[in-house]
Amino acid sequence: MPELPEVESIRRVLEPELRDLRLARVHIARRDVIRDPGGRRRGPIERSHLGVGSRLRSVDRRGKQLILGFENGSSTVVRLGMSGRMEIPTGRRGSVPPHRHVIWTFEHPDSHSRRLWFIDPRRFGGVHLAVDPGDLSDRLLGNLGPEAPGLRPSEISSALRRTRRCTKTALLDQGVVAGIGNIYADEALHRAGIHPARPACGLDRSEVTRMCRHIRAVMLEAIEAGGSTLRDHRLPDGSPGGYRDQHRVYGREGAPCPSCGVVLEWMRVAERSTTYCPACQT
DNA sequence: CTTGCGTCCTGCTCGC
DNA sequence: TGCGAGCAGGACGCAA
Repeated sequence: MPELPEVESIRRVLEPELRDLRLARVHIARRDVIRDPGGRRRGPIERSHLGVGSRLRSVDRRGKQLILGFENGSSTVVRLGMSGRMEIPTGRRGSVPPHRHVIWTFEHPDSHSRRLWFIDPRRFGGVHLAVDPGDLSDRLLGNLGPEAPGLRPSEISSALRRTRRCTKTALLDQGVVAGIGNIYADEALHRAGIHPARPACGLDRSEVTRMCRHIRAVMLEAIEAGGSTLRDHRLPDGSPGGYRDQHRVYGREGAPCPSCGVVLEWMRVAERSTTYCPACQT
């Protein structure tokens, strides 16, 4: 389940591998993974919208979205959803994985061409095409809140104050803060000592400050470790992320709290499985 | 407007 | 041992 740390880890591998290469072709094995609901354009996909013939100028990330920026002004936004991953296949052997929906082929000046695969068994993810920077910022990135790794209290305090939703639900809302998913919401709230079901509007200033500090810390540590591999997440070379070993609560219900030793409890918040410490989190 | 719930989808785990 | 039910959940559409 790629959240911001997983996407950022993937981005860091892709950027030096692919930047400045010319995109020779794109093969779309499954048409319906190209999603542009409400997009400016309908109908057939044009080569220029895919960046074909253009150089890849940037590999960026905003929240959980991976953004390939091409010289012609178009951008390809990849959302990994639940089970999506990006792979740069190495060499000629190795079997073709199932659910390989999109193949980008880049020309390499002095070696064989380099390919990039989008693989997504559950297809909660998808690929969005922005025709120009305005299209990208308005339609695809326009509703995202501030980035989680640099989150300041002033950036979310008003959003939290005006909602009665559970604090965890608010953190999962990408418009409130971009990049947090189920794993890191549980981890950050545990470290901050805040109960996931606390109404967001009931947090006081010091709690919001503390929560932001722990969100930043969890994000940076997880990025450093290459993200959390539970089952699906892999870096583009196939290696797993190592942050799972540092999870304090996620997936550990019934085990002792690493801070106080009390048995961690499980509950459902916003239809999401949630693990927390009934003693540390109030 | 805010909020919550159903839907999408496949693969893995668990219980009988 | 085999099989089916249940579960995992990010984003979005829709309804109250």
